[in-house]
Amino acid sequence: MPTSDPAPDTEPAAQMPFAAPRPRSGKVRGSVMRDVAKLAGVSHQTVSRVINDHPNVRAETRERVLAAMRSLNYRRNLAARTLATRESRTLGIIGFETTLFGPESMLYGIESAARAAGYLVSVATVRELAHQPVLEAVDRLAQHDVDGIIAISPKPAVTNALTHAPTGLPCVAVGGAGSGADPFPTVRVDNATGARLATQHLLDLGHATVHHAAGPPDWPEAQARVDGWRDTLYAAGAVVPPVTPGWWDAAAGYEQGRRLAADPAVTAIFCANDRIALGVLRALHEAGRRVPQDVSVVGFDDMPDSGYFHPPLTTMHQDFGELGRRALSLLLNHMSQVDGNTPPSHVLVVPEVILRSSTAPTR
Amino acid sequence: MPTSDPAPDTEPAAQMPFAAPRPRSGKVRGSVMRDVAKLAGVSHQTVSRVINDHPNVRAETRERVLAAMRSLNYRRNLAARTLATRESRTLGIIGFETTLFGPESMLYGIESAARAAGYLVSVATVRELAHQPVLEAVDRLAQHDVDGIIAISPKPAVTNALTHAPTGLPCVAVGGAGSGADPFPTVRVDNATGARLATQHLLDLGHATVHHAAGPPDWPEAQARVDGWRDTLYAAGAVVPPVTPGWWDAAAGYEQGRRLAADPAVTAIFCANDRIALGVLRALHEAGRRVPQDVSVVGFDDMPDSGYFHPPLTTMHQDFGELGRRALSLLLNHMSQVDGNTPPSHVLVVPEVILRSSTAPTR
DNA sequence: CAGAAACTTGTTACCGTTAACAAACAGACC
DNA sequence: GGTCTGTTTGTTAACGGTAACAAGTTTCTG
Repeated sequence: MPTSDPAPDTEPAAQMPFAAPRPRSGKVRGSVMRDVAKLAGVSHQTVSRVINDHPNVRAETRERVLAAMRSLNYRRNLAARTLATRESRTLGIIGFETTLFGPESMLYGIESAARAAGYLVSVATVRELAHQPVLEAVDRLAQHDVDGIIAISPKPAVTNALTHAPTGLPCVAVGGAGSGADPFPTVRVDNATGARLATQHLLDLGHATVHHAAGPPDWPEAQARVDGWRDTLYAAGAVVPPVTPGWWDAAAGYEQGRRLAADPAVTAIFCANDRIALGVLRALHEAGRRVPQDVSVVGFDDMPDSGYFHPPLTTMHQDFGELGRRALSLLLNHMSQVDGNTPPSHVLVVPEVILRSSTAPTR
Repeated sequence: MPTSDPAPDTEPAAQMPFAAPRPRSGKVRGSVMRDVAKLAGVSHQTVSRVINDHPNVRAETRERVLAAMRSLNYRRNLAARTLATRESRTLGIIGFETTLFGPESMLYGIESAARAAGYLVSVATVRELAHQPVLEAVDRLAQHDVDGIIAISPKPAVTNALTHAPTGLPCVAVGGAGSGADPFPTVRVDNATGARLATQHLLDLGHATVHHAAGPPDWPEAQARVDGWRDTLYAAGAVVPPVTPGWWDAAAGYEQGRRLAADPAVTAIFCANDRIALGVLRALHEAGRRVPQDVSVVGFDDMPDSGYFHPPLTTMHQDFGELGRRALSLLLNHMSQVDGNTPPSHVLVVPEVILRSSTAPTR
């Protein structure tokens, strides 16, 4: 539709020695702000104002600019914007390079919330949750001008590295377990309480004590679950069986399960996560111990398919997507506070028991 | 360490009306190229040359510049580089917003390979694998100047949208199933062959025919598995049982399993993935059908824990991480070809049978 | 040893956007 | 009517790099 006559190009016609505006390297170029401005008969700054919703633009002018933008299919160049504003509208996620269920679910929660807030997320995974690799990941993200960082399910080494990172980027940690006095905001699952609930559930069913199939001892989450379990047993005056170090997967659970299945005194097992529980169930079955008739088993995480284990698993539910979303909101909040000295918020989410068929009263 | 005397600042001392170099908004600024140049006593262009490994820099000069960079802890600003070169060294991943095992494993494969190649990856997930959401995702990635895009496990709607995206970004697709004549490179699993191998394995064990617990019919991967299964039965002259639509999780598998368990003629089931198999196993067990004595079950994917199912699952192995790596290498290759008209490469990976305990000969 | 070729280095323009300032124009008030 | 605010718009200068060209050095030739 014809709007108004485009203003004449006000640039000086002749340039320096070399004149022709030769194209730079490769790639098709879309239209830029200047093109829109020319078509709408305004200055590029006015176009910028329209894009950024500045209040002082006449309604009629705004319409004209918007029309021009549409007709040219204009898209603002974020690199230029980033350069000018030092704000990239990109967030960095530091994750652990493996296929653990929790971290991945969080990623999606974070991403969709970030999208809603107008941010893109970039991921930097580390092969090992140690100081040096994390510093490198932060560095990589910082070079790409991320506005903030979320560290997923970190061990202390990670939060340490984050605090000491040279870049002054806002960070939040989600998952893991912490002192409660971390220098930046955290969103955490109350693993100790979760473990307490699980253990108490088993005690309430009449079991004399509860054994534990633990996760990796150097993961705070695993350690907190051990602590909660042990505390509950102490409080109940029950015997505290020994714990052996494990890992997060079914293979490790199977190893632990074989050990436990061999001991006829074992009637209840609290597993550090559902995958471990799967391995434990397998070992119990192979040993001829029936679940839940002979042994009760509780997991942790409530993975999507744990209701279809053999038998369906009683477990502690965690909403990882929700954790991710809350972490993001904390980060955005943190970012908007212009380096105020407000103390970091700490969100703690308590998991809940999901009763299924892997637990039963003792006879 | 003292190197050489810094050259005098060659800039004109007096500027226009306002003089003082007032700082812009927020955030701490690191040193920039000019600072390094001044400290090393060279021009900023020379610093640029050093960073970009240009050959024509005197060794002594290079050393001086590198020392200056180190002492200032210099980090190049990628936004500025992107603006000047139109190359961001960032790749975009389009994924499906859910917790499917395959896609996530691919993400890690891609990310680590991308890191090695000097790229950062940004993810854009879509809630639904349809035309419009995918276009939006592409748009978001394009705005952030990604250099290329990998679409994970797409349905035809995705590849279609990708082909019609207005941006001329290089794309590759990984996963899914395609015509073999897609307009861009693909890395795919040979689902049909995998299904054939699985089905043949069951036929070879003496089963009269093989039933199928299918995935979602609008996913090409699921469809290809149906096709491979059906073809094998035809070729063997076996009866082809009906197929009902499903989904990728254990709940859907359970539904299908209940139907199949009720039919005494069913002695062998090929499941579209391991999670479905888990549900099927559950349903069979509840119906009192023993696996593998009464019914043999085969899965697809070889998820990390499927060896601990009840019983350990015979399944088709896929290396998702490897798929991701190969997709990345295809993308980089594609990007380096200056819009040549070379036909797109298509990689096809054949999954292999992993024998475990869920299959047995008929008696 | 002169001239050419190759190697180094510096200068200037430009990538596309936002920030800061200035100017033009309107309405309000005395 | 003139000054005084406030709104709207334009002009110029960054932001921090790379590209293109020019110019000054060497080093190689014959």
